[in-house]
Amino acid sequence: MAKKSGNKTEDGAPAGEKSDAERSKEDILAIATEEFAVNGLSGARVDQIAERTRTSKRMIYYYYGDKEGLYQAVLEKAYSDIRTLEESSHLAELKPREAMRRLIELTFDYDETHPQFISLVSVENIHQARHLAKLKTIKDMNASVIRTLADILDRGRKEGVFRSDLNPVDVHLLISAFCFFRVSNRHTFGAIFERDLSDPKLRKRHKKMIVEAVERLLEVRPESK
Amino acid sequence: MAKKSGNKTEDGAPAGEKSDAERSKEDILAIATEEFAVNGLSGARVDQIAERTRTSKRMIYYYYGDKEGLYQAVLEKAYSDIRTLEESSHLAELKPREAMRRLIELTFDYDETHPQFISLVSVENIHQARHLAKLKTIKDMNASVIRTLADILDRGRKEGVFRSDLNPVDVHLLISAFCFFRVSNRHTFGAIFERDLSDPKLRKRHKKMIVEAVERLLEVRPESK
Amino acid sequence: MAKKSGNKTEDGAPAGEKSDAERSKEDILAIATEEFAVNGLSGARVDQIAERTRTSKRMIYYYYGDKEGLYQAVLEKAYSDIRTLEESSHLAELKPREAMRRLIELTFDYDETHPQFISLVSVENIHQARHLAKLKTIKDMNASVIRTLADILDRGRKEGVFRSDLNPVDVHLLISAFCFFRVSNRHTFGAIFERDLSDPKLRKRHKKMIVEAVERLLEVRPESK
Amino acid sequence: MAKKSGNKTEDGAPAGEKSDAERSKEDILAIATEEFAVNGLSGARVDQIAERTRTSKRMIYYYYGDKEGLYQAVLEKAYSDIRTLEESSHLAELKPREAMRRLIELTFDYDETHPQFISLVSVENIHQARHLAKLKTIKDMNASVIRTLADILDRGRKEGVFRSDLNPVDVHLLISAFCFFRVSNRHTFGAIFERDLSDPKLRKRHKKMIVEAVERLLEVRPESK
DNA sequence: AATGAATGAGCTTTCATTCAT
DNA sequence: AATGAATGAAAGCTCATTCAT
Repeated sequence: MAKKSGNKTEDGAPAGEKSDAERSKEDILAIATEEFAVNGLSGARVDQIAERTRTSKRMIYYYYGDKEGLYQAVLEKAYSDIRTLEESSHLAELKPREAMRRLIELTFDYDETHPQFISLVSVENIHQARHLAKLKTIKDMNASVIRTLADILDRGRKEGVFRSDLNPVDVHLLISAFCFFRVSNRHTFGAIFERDLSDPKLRKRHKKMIVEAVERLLEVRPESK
Repeated sequence: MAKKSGNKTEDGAPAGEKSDAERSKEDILAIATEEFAVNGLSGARVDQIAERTRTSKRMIYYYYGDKEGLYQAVLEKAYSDIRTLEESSHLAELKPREAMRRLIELTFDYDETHPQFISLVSVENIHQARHLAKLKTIKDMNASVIRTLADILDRGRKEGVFRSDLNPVDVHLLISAFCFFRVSNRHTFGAIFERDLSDPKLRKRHKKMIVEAVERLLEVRPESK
Repeated sequence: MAKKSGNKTEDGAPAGEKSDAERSKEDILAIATEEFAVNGLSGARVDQIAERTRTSKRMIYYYYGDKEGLYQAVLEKAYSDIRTLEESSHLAELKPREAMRRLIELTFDYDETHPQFISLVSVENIHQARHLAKLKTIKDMNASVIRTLADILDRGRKEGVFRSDLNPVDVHLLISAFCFFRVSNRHTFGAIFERDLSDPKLRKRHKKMIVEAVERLLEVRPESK
Repeated sequence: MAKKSGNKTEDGAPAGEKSDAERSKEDILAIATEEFAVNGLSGARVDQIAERTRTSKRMIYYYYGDKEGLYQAVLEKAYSDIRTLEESSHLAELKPREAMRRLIELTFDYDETHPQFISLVSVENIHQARHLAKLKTIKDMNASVIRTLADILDRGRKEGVFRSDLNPVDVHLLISAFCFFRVSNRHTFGAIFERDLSDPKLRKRHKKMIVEAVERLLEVRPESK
């Protein structure tokens, strides 16, 4: 953390170092993410967020304008984080079937380890994606994953291992649905079926199942060509 | 204050007819369902619900105790409605593969036509199923669908058309996930992928895809037996 | 004040008796009038108004919606009060010159005794009459006084005692300006000219002056038809 | 960061030229005048003033201490400006009746062309001239105009064209009232009487009327001597 | 079994002002 | 002589809930 007077910004802050203000903003964002994920937009309390932060309530308004502005910032951050998922993995270097398996597993693991993101997306859906729609960055959110998936499907088709009549977005929907639902609905599902979806055994079994389901769905068959 | 026309409730309403009180309660519940589905638990306003109802705000408290009580009643009603789904359909009379296909389609159609139920379940998950857990009726909610599914799988296995190493609850999870997600996340998915999931063409294609995915997953293979 | 249970409203309140609610509303309005007159719209504090009232801050919002709604109600009340001025006086029965003198004196006295009304009008002018413009009742506010004045001028012209080339609204402007300004600007005028405009001697002299100024202005002269 | 172009203040600005500081102060004052005139004392926002200024909010506090200090400076400037009115015009060189007419017209035109000043005076009256009273310069504000008016009246009396029983301050009150009110109350008056007081035709007519009213009032009559 | 009026507690937000540099 | 970041205090307003009848 170094000495406080060391990170002067006016004479050009060294790359990688963050100003107090930046760290405060990030701090607020992190806490707010938790609160919005757990309580929803209306349920979250600015006071509560402020209290858990190292800055004051006033600073939240200073940085983010109002509660909705803060929520929007949280949303944007959450969505921008996930984009690193596919970008970082080198699926293009793998053979189609292997790449597909990896993509599914990556998605599965990401959702599994980011329940707050899942919750935020659910919250946003209840609000009919009104805030997400305002973000200018949405357009290119899809780009990455769909391009990756399309590339894998394409390569597989050329190699003759994947059928060609499936739309990449539809396949993405199938994969996402399962991985997302497992986390988003773990509470109601758990309560009704008395099943703890975070159980490692179940996790392993489910991961295997979704991989298998997609693999079989993609297989070339006489009837589907 | 004179008598209030002829529909007296105090002298015993004829069987089959509903008393004013009952109809008021149902009216409140219907409006509340909408409000909670659209605005979430904290976002819904008792005032707003009361205003749209033909009774007064006071009645809400009279019948349901408090806001949370009303929400719980809404939740219970929503979950009890869905149970009629499988009970009414005579899947036991169909052959396994046909029964399975029907079950998937029924689930798909139910979710598609009951977005409010989907939304309520999402809301409840954000609140970690805290209220659902309080309902005494949850236990037998699973019974129906899982018993049906287990029966189909069992018959299929005996006939040699279905593999035997898949758990009914897991299969249910796969089916539910896809059908639910399509509706629950239609807003964010729609915004990001610029795709209207309510488009009939898509609906048909997706229904076909989930049926196909499950059918293929259930197929007997040398490796999985 | 009678006993509290005596003024039941459900069985038809006796004419003239006011319900508690009505009295509360009036109470709030009276206090609010003072506060807005002294502090302006932004300067007035809802808390301060509530504190001086026998009801709570919450009731202000219950009755008037918001601060601006309260201000608007205050404005409407103030303007509706002044209309009783000319209506109650029987100027039509007096001879033109006498009626004119009476009208000026009535205006003079009203402004003199209603400094809060004067202040509110000033406040409203600073806000460019934005709120007054919203009142549906404005249109007929002018009717009364202008009709009265037009009638007096008309009768005077027919009798040959008043010139005919002066517009009633212009004459009203001249009279109003003097009477209003004496009160509205008494503080700055008083501070600059070290003169207490509320001094009875001055009041008498000023009243005489404005009457004389208008009388002379209305006289028929060769040059002015 | 380099040097900030050529307008160095530290090496002594040439006489007649204004320093950056002076220009900043004037800039702030000009913007503040507008804001206080339009929004009143409590309604005006320091942030808003700062934003429209080319300096920062901090400078406002640096130069004027606090919001009230700024308001006071605005007030002082506005009142000092008006004093140039009579001083610059050479009314002493005109004959009494002509001088009086000129004085009225000058007043009329000044108010007409300085609505911000009018508004500020109204604002100050709502606050009971509390701030004006603190200014040390008030005392001599009256001097100028009253001396001029007294001189005209005196000369007129000596020439036998003006009556002698009217107080200069009272006459000033009559003139000011009309000219001021036309501008200060143009919004409420306009709303109620559906009349646009800035209409050039009206302006001309009203100017003629106030001149005529004062002229007639000042005429020598048998009864008033 | 029913209701319009009332309300305490707490929410989001704003504002003039000051601190660290 | 100058500034961007920070803030305590208080403002306007909302909400679920209850009281008097």
